[in-house]
Amino acid sequence: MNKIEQLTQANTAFLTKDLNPAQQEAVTLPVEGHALILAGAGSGKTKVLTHRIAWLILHHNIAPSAICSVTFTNKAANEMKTRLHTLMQQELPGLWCGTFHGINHRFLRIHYEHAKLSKTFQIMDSDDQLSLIRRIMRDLQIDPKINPPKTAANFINSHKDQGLRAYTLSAQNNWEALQLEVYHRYELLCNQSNLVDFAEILLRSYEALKENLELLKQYQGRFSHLLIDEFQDTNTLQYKWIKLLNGTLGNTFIVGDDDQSIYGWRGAKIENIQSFNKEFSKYKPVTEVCLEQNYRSTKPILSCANQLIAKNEDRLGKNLWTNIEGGEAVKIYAAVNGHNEADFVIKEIEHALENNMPGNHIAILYRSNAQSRLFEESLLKNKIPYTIYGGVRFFERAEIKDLLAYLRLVINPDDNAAFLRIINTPPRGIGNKTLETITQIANDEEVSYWQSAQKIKHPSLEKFIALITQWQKEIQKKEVEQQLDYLYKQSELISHYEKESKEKAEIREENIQELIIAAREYEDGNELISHAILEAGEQPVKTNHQAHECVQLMTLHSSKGLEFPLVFMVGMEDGLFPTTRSLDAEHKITEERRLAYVGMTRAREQLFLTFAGYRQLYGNQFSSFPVSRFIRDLPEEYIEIVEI
DNA sequence: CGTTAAGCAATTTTT
DNA sequence: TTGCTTAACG
Repeated sequence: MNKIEQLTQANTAFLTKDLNPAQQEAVTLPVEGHALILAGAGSGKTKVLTHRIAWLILHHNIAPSAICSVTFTNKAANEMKTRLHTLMQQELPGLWCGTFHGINHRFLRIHYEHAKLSKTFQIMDSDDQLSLIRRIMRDLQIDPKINPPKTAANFINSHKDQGLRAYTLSAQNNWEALQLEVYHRYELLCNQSNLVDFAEILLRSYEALKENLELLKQYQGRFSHLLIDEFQDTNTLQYKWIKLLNGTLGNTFIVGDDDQSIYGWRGAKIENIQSFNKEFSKYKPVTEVCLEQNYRSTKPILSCANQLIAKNEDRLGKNLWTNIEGGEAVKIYAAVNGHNEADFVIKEIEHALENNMPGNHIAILYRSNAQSRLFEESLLKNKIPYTIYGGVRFFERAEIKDLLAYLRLVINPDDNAAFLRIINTPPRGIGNKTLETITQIANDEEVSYWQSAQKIKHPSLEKFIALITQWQKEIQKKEVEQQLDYLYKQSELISHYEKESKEKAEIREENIQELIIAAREYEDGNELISHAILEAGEQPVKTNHQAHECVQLMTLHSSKGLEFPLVFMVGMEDGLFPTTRSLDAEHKITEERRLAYVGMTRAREQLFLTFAGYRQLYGNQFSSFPVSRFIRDLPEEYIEIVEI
């Protein structure tokens, strides 16, 4: 080793000094080659990712602009950025770090022509998508009871997630023929509207790369290093995109945990991580590193989690372990009924609070949101501060979407989704009949709803068109903030909201004002709209208390990535968890089991599993479920049955 | 066309 | 039970 090499070694030593051997191996893998980092729960995967990026830049002199780091959620992307910044104390010009959608959206804004989009294309969210599909199906006179629009949306999205366009598909039966017809019509409407849905963002990017060799070469040349977080959650299209961009020439560093794959139902393919080694080793060697040392949980908790997940077949294989000695057994409580279960949990929580455990160190995890109610009531009654995760996020609120739809329509009148949303909000005498005429003409002449509307003689409609046209002129010289303010007042949304109830109107008003203030940060309306849709905001919480230290209630799915000293997994019954719907197929139970594994590995110190002999589901129906198979699978020596 | 009552289904969630 | 969608009515 020469002196210069020694110098660079010293410079980067700080990157590896707090790492355990496996983490160190992962971070310092050779520049060339792919890597599969199998990162168990609580094994420090974000640390490995950020340190790997820093290592590439500092130790190997890789340009930041040659690195692309991809996550699934904005939260994860932001955390990555923050941690990178803290670690490196410098700007990283040209480094792309974001979500799959964020990165591909950025790509499309640059290369819209290659993607056959117009410069001002806009994104629509699943709500917009669904109303568009609903409209299409209504026009096609499809009975929504027999063929729900949700199913059609699913059909479209799941095919797009596999990279499959309508024209590439052929129907094998009547049902498929119908879904395909909707898919075709939907694609046409989106193109006329200059709109892309979430899956389309990825599909367009993928196709743009695939069909433009020059562009592909440019990006293959640029991103020599692609890092993917939560790889077990990638769907077919994302996997294709990774392979196309980086599978042959580049170096792909993937981090994930097949045992934490819980999103199969929305297209994630656990097979992607299972077959990564085989597929990617065709061009460059793949090194596998397994991070099994767990810094989170006690031995009894890990032993239970390990034994449970060992029931699954086709795992990549991994056993979490810890240095930490001791730890209490996992506690099982058999409640008489749902109320009794809630009482027990709340009593245990009170006990922990008395022993000075902060409320936010405690979590109640359940399979479905409806299960939160009993716990909420009991917490309220006992005056324990709590927060429940879930609900409508800021940019998904009706009033926000209404106002933004006005902005969208004024910027781009061909935006069919925006048109549908506000054509009669507030009510302006344009009902279903008129709408049918509009959509029929639009269908026949293959024009947007807006263009179609021009051709109809209808006083209310003419008035509406005149208004929008006038607003288009009015807002041109205004800043986004003023544009929104103007549209809000002109649209008479205020008086519309006031008709429902005073309290609701007040909340809506507050949200609108918040939106208008937030709009200051944006150059133009299009930027604001894209941001609003791609980053709809944090998951909202419902709380009974302003305090910081609230007991946390959430679904098992939303608990992924989090940790709590004290965890209650409730409703551990065959039929609730695993759900009835999963009992008919082994692969569904396997995913439920992974969900249980995720839940258990959230706990740091103490884990309670509870179930009830009977409970009231929905209204008055009493149901009784057997104890969950996931409890029966636990090792006797690490569990303790709680008697009261 | 807009309002209201009745009917009906009922995981998990991000972008 | 809740929340949403549709059919019937004014």
